[in-house]
Amino acid sequence: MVTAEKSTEQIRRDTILQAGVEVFLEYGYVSASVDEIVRRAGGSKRTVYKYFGNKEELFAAIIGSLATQMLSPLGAAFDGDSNLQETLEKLGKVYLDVLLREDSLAIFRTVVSEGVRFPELAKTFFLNGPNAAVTRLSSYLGQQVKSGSLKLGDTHAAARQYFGMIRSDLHMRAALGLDLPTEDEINTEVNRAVAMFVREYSIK
Amino acid sequence: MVTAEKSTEQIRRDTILQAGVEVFLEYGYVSASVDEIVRRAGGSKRTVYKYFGNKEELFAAIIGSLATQMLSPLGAAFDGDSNLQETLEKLGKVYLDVLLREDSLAIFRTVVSEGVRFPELAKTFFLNGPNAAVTRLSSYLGQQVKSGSLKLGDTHAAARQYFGMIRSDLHMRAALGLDLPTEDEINTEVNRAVAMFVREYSIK
DNA sequence: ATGCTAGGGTACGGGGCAGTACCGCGATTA
DNA sequence: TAATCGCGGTACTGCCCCGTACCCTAGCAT
Repeated sequence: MVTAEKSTEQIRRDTILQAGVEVFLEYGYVSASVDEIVRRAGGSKRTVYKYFGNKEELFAAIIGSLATQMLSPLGAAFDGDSNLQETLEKLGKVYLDVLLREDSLAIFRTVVSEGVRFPELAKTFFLNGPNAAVTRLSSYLGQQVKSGSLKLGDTHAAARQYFGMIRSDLHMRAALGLDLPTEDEINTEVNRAVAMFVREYSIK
Repeated sequence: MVTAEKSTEQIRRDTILQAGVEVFLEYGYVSASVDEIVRRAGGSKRTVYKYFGNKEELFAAIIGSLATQMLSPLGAAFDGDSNLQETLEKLGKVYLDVLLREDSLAIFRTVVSEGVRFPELAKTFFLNGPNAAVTRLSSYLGQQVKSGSLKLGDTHAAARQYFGMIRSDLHMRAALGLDLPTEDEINTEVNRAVAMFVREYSIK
């Protein structure tokens, strides 16, 4: 029978992945134990090792899927009937909301600390995560340039610069576990960045 | 005898600290072993535990001292006889040079991954490290405002914004172990940030 | 109903590490 | 020179964890 219905094997695999997400993000790669994952997922270690081979592969499978789904809410910012300023504002707020969520921070912490040991994984995370936002904005800026409402040479560099301003030190503070900005602080930060960006690049 | 000369105890303590720096930054807190530190420092575990009590305290002592000395080269940027633009450029380059050094990245990775477990340590790192640069620039900007060459309300926010632009995604990429920017890329990034900052806030 | 296979539960082997105990040597002091 | 103290070297204890092996049950096919 060929249907879209998940096989029991797929279900078991997903259950393990979900438990793995929890445990790896809570403890980090080194301190996470496969036994704990099994405890939360149910089943036995045998099954885990059947599906994923070893701890490293399980970890890689988890981070790969997480990075992709993390920044998926960003598409909403490009709704078509907003002007440049509104789009940038919306984009900045959504970006910060996503990046400052506790699970995003946990992914970031884990990938940063294990990036040297798992280079392929760090690359996947960056490309599907933070850099996906840059690519998206860059292409939007390209449209604006063509339509004559923006004047700038390197759209990719401008996009990186924009997100740099947006992150400010908010992301670093949050990643270090120091504090999370309030809604007001986020708005202030975004407005400040948008104002600067628009004044610099828009055609008056 | 009371002199500035280091006692043998002080020397042993420093040797252990130095070896601890190497090992903790190379392996991260969890994977670092006290045995390895002893191997590199010479001496015995007994001595380590006499001076530092346990692994956590040794780690804390190391990170605390590292953060402070990390950004000490920043003072050179404020040499007095440079104008705003030159000062910002110099500051940005020195800041990136420091932040992108392999040992700075190693500290960052370690503190990010252990910040939740050691909140006090993360705070120390941030205040003596990245935030010290912000404070320094903020006070410089305050002078410029008073002397009438700058127009901006919140110098601290502006300083955070400036360093956000400077870091762009260069620091994140490097922290993830992806790539280090070339000298040219750094210059381009800094020049772009300075141009934008000056255009926004300086009095024409 | 009976045989079989996949997977849950658990125990185990090999290895590593934090922190402690012990022995012996070398230096310091009287 | 003799006694003492402190430190280096090392072994040891208790603990944890990865990956594998083994038993046993439950569901499926014949």
